[in-house]
Amino acid sequence: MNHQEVDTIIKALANPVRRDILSWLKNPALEFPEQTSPYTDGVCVGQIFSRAGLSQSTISAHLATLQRAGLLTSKRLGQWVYYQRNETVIDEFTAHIKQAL
Amino acid sequence: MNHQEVDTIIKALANPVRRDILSWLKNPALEFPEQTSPYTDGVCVGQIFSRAGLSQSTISAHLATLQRAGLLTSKRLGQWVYYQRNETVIDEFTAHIKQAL
DNA sequence: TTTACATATCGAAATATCTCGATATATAGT
DNA sequence: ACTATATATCGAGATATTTCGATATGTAAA
Repeated sequence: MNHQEVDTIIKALANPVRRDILSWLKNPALEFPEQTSPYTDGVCVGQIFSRAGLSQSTISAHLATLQRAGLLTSKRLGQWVYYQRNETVIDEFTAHIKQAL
Repeated sequence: MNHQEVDTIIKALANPVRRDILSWLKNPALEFPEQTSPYTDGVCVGQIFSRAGLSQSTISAHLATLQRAGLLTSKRLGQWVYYQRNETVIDEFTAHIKQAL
């Protein structure tokens, strides 16, 4: 985990909406009960959009930012794109920040 | 540590210059050998300014941001103002981020 | 192959952040 | 009091971020 990666991650986290999304995705079944499909690959954009109270394009951009930072992965299933947390990167980051800070 | 405090801290950390300063202050004697006064209360602004390669006003603003976030404390000694890390807040933050993220 | 739906991208407006030089303030020494 | 030095604050320009509506793209269904 180099400086550039850390910078991208911290900048991604420096926004309350993106932190909310990341937090919601810790408990998909609890936070997105309206999703009918299984949570195996995470939660689809529409569910997150509905919950966030911001425009679809804004949410899409936030998800892209989180994914570029490596904090989320995405998978298309049919017409839907599912996002889920990348626990490996998240754990690496928290470990790094604890010692670097 | 509430949401607003966390938000202020993360935004303070979302800047490489401020992260550098915070990191330098982990080892004052090593990172600021030119300071003649003791490191008991940290490092004075001029030393940090000299090291950073940015204007005096910019560094002063960055230090103020770090202090508002609670990550640094300051103490005036004569004409100089010394900044040092607030390890309590920093540790609280890393602990919080590890469980909240 | 149209049509409908889900998501991504684009362009633009509003706001925030970063940086600087100039200046104000605070302290020390003469 | 005056002068010098250290730090903080101000105002402004440059750049980045956030948000939106409009539109493009990708997939499925009729």
